[in-house]
Amino acid sequence: MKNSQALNERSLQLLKALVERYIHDGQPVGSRVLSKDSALNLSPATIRNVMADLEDLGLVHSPHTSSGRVPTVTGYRLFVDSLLTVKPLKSSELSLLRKSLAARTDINEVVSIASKLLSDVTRMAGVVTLPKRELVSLRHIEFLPLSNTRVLVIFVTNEQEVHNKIIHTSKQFSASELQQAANYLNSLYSGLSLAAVKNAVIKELQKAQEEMNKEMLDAVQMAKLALEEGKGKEDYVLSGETNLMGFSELSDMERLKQLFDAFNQKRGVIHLLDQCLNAEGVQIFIGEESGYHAFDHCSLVTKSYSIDDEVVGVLGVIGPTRMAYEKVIPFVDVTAKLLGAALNPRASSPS
Amino acid sequence: MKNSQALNERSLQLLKALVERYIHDGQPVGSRVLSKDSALNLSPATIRNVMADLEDLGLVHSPHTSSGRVPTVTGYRLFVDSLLTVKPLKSSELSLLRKSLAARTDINEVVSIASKLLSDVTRMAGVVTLPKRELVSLRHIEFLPLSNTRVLVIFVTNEQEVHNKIIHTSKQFSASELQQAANYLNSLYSGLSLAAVKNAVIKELQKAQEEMNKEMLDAVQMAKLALEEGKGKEDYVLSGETNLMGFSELSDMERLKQLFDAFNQKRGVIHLLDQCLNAEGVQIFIGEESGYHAFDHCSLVTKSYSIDDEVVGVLGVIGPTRMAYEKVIPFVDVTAKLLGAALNPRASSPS
DNA sequence: GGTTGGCACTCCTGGCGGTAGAGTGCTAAG
DNA sequence: CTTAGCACTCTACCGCCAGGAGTGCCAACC
Repeated sequence: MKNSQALNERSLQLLKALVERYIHDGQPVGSRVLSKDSALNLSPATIRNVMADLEDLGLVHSPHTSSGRVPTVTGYRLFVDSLLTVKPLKSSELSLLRKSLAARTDINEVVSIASKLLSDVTRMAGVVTLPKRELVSLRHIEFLPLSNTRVLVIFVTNEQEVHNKIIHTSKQFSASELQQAANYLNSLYSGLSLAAVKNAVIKELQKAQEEMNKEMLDAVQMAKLALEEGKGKEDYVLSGETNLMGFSELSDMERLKQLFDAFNQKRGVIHLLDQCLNAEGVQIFIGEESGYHAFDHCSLVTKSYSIDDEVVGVLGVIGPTRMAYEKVIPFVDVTAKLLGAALNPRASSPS
Repeated sequence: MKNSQALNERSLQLLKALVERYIHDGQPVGSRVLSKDSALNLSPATIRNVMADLEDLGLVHSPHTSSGRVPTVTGYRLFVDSLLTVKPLKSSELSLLRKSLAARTDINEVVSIASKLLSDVTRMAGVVTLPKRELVSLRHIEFLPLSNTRVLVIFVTNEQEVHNKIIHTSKQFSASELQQAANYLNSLYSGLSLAAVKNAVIKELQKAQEEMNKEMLDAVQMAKLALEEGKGKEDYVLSGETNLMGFSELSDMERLKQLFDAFNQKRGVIHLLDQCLNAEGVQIFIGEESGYHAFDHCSLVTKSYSIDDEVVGVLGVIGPTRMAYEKVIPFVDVTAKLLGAALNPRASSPS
C-alpha cells in the first residue's frame, strides 16, 4: 500500500529528472541539484523524502551513506518505458543517414556502413546482423566438379551476393552432368527465395521419386545438400567498439576484456540479438536484464529491420547503461527503417 | 672512445641479465638484485658503475633519480640482436602446433587456426595475413550475366577458394557468349597461377589483336578486367587482442584505444606487415622502431611464410615491448614453417 | 498531513607530513 | 679496477585532519 502511494505523479517526475540529470553528467545526484534543476518547485528536504521512497522501491540507489542517488536497472527501465520523452533526430543526422544509406550494390557494404553510422553518430558501438540468407532470392546455381565425389556449389542471389559450398555426392558426376543438373535447377527455381527453394526441394523429394528421371533426381538431391543447414552462418558487423573504452563505467580492465571477448566470440551476442528478431519496435536491454554477464554494465538498444515487410535482421547500439536513450532510441528506429529500404532489391537495382 | 671501451663483454652480460630480469618481473631492476642474480660475481657498486655507462650509451634508463634501470628500445634491440639465447619450443607446444595445423581443406580456417595458436600460446595477440592471391593457381573461371553490361566473374582456385567480382564490359553479352568465353579461358589458363595468367593476358593483348577472332579478344579482355587490381584485398586475421588488455604497459585507456583502432583500420598494420614480406627470417619491431605510433609501446615479432619456396604471407605476434623474446621468436619461426606446409596444395589434397 | 528548515552525522576527498625502503652517485680505500 | 661506505633522492605508504557534499531525522509550519 505504501508503494502504490509512493508512485504518484510527482515521484515519477522526480525520478525522471534524476535519471536525466545522472545521464547528463554521470555523477550521483543529490537533493540540492534536483531542487534547483527540476521544474517542480520543491525544497531539498521534500526531495529527500521522495528519494527515500524511490530507494525503498528499488528505483534508485546510493553508492554510500552520504552521496546522491543513482538510478538502478529497474529505475532505468521505468524511465525508458514510461517517462522518456524522445528527441526527434536532428535534420543533419537524418540527411546524413539518408545520404549514406542510399541504395548500393553490395549488401555487405550497406550493412557495414549502417554499423559505422550507428557507432559514429552515437559515439558508442554499433552492431548490425547480416540479413538472413533464406530470404534472398536465388538467381543462379552452378556446380563445379572437384576431386572424386566433391562438388563445389556456387549460388548467386539478388544480383550481387555469391555463396559457395562444397558438398559430397553419392556418386561421381562428370562436368556435363553437373551442367545439366544446374540448368534443370535454374529453370525450375530461379527467382524464388532460398527458403521457398528449400521447401520445394523437400516436397519434390518426398512426393514422387519414381516419377522423375534419374538426372532430375540427382539434381534435386544435390540442391538439397547445397541448401541444407546453410551453415547457419549468422554473423554481424560491429563498429566503434573502441568508443566504449572512453566510458568510466567500463574503465575496469577485467570488465572491458570480458566485453570484448564476448564481441569476438559472437555466439552470445547473436543469441541476444536473435531475441529481438521477432519483437515489435525498438527493444532495449538495460544492464543485467540481458542475462549475459559480459553486458552487465551495458545497455543494448536494438530494432529489427525488414525487406518488404519481412524481418531479415537486427541492428542496434551498445553502450553504457548511462546513455542518452532519448536520442539513441529514435536513431536506432530510423536507421533500421532506412537500412531495410536500402536493402530492398527493387530499389537497389534501378536498371 | 669511452663508448667503445664501455661495451666490453662484461657490460653486455650485465645488460643481458638486466633485460632478462626486467622481462621476467616487470619492475626497474637495481644493482642489488643484479649482483646476486647474475652469474658474474660483482658487487652492487661495480654494477652501478657499469649501469651508469649503459645509461650514457642510451641502453638503459631510470624512471626517476633513485630507481632501478629499465631497458630502452636500443637496449632491447642490442639484446635481441646479439645477447639473446633462444629457448627451443617445448615438445608439448610443438606437438600442439603440428596437430592443429595438420593439412586442412579451407585456407581461411587454417589461417585463423594459426592466428589463434599464436595468441593462445604466447598469451598475446596473434596476426596472420591471408596468402597473397596472385600465387594460387586458377582452376576454373565462370561468367554470369547480370543486368546490362555488368558481368559477374567467379573464379575458383586451388580446389577450395572461390572469388567473385563484378566487371563492366564494353558491350552486352549473352549467356552463351559468356559461356564460350569462359570455356576458352579455362582451356587456355586453367592450372596457371593468377600472376601467370595476368601476365599471359597482358602479353596476349599487346601482341596481336588482329590475329585473334572477335570472341577470343572479348574473352581475354574480360579476363583482364577480372584480374586487374585484384581489389588488392590484403587482409589479416587477428586473434587474442583482448590478451593485450592485461598488460600494465597498455593499461592506459588512450593508448589501448589507439592500438585497437589501428587493428580495426588495418591499413597501417598491413603496411607494417608488408615490410616483413621480403625479409629473411624472423623480423622484429621493438617499440617506436615500427614508426607506427599506435605500436609505440608494443613489439611485433613476425616471419613470412611460404608455399613451395614462394613467400605468400606474414604472421606474427604483437605484445608489449617487455615480452619473452627468447620464447616468442622460435615459436613464430616454427609456426610460419608449419603454416606454409599446411597450405601446400600438394599436401592438403591427399586424394 | 504534507512540506520545510535546521541540525547532527556519515562518508568521500585531497592535502600534508613523516617514515621506511629502495637505489643511486660519489669518494676514498683496498 | 673494484669495493665498501655514506649521504642523498625519490617513491610509496600511512595516518591525520579539514572541507564539502549529502543524508536522515525531528520539530515546526501552513
